[in-house]
Amino acid sequence: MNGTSQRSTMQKGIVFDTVTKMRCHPTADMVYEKIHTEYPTISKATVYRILKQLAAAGEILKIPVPDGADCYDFNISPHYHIKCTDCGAVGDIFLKADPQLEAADTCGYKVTGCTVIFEGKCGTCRGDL
Amino acid sequence: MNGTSQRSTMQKGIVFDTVTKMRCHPTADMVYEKIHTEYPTISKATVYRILKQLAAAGEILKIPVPDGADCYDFNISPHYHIKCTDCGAVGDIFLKADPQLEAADTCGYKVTGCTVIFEGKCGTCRGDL
DNA sequence: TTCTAAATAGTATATAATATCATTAGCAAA
DNA sequence: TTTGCTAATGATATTATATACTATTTAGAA
Repeated sequence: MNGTSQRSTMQKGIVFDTVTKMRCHPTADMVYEKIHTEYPTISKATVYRILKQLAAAGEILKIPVPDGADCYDFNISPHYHIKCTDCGAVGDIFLKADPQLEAADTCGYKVTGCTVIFEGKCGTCRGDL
Repeated sequence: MNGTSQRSTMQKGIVFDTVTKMRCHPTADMVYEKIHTEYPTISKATVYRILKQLAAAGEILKIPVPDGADCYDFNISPHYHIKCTDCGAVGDIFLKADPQLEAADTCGYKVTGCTVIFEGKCGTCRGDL
């Protein structure tokens, strides 16, 4: 282990490792800020670019969040996400059934993917009541 | 019928009626452009504001589209959406089961809502193969 | 009519993400 | 080592989406 996971460039290794170490569904900007403290010469464009590449390659997940910036998730196992209606915190959610399997081709589209974003109130915000 | 649906302001009536008449899941900007041709003095900010209000009031649906602008749907009956991976066209999709019912509270959140966006290839783009 | 509150038009600003492009890094061949 | 090529990067500019701001307008009440 050299901190770069032996990827093709140092930047890719740093971005991947940073996302993997952050357990909070960070946005691209959060990943950048985290990296920036330790590697101030890595540019924001590079972080955005690499996160997009990693997601396209299936090494991380990109989570499109309604009314907010996309988040990323190191956990690529099948699961879904929920956003707190109060504080915006994103959490994991697990479903028994895959909603995509339910999507009959009644729309003229060939269904190849599915994004599910739940919303609710997180434990912290429920405690604030 | 006077074209304004007797809403509180003329602008609200025009926005609502325009969305209702557009059957293509328009973005706020598309609604604005449509309105602008006939009512050039109605501002873009007003269209955005009213669409948001109508969605919050449950009179129309707001569809958060990954990698794109939010769309609006006059059809508020329970259904889901799919975006073409090629052309971006948004279509309707119908599921037998409500994914929200499957979301057990295993995440510490109280689940109150759910957004599902499928992706696939629309009929037109499939025909282009 | 005058007053008041809400809504609007127009512009400015914020945010997120990508595009652009000169520079740099990595690497193979000479 | 030096040269040359390709891809990646850093820095900035630009785009796209959406909201904030504020002077003005509108609508209705007194």
